[in-house]
Amino acid sequence: MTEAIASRLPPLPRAFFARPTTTVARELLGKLLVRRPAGRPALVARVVEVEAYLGVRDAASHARRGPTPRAAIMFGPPGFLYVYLIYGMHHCMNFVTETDGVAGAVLIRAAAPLVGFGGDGGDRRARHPLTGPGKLCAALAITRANNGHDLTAGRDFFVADDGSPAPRRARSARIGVEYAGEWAARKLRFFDARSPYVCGA
DNA sequence: CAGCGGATGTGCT
DNA sequence: GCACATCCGCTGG
Repeated sequence: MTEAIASRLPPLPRAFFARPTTTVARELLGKLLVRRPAGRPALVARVVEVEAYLGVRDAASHARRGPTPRAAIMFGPPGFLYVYLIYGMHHCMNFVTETDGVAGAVLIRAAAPLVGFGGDGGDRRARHPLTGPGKLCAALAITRANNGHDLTAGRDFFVADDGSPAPRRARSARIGVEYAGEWAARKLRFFDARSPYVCGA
C-alpha cells in the first residue's frame, strides 16, 4: 500500500453508511482511513476497532437526549463526521449512520498505521500511535474543526476499501460507558481479533 | 500497574 | 451554577 494507490481508491459511498449502525460498524473493520491534511504528507491507516452507538434509545449515546446542538449531526444524513471533545482535551471521531432523521454513529477507536506515520508498515511504538480514540484523532489531525465533514466527498478525509479480506472479528462491551445501565453490557464494540493495534482497555 | 489529575464543553438544575 | 464526560500520560509503590 502506498499513498498514491490509497488516494486513488474511491471513497465509500453514502449508501455504505445509510444502513443499521451495527452493520456499518462491523463492515468498517479492515477499511482504510485516508487523510490528506493541508500542506502535510498523506496518512493511511486500517480500521481495527470501532463501537456502535445506536441513537436515542442507547443510554450510552450522545444522541440519547435528542438533537441537542452537539448531537444534532447524528440525526442528519449519513456519511458525515461527528467529532467531539472529551475530558476537555481529547477528540473522538464518529461516522454518522442510518437514514436522515434517524440517529446513529460509529466511534472509530483504533487503526493500524500503513502510510505516513514513520516506520511505514508498522512499528508498534511509532511516534504517533493510533491505539485509542484520542490518540487516533491526534495522529490523523482530526479536531472539532472537522466536525460535519462529508466523508463521501473524498478529499481531505475519506474511507476506502482496498479489497483486502475482512479481518477475523471479535466483539465486546463498549469502553467507558459503565453509567449506561443495561446498555453498558451490550456487545457493541467490534475489533480485529488478530490486530496488535487494538486498544488494550 | 493502580491511581490520579488535566482542562473545557455540554446539558441539566 | 455545577457535575461529569465514548481519555491518556505521568506518578509512585
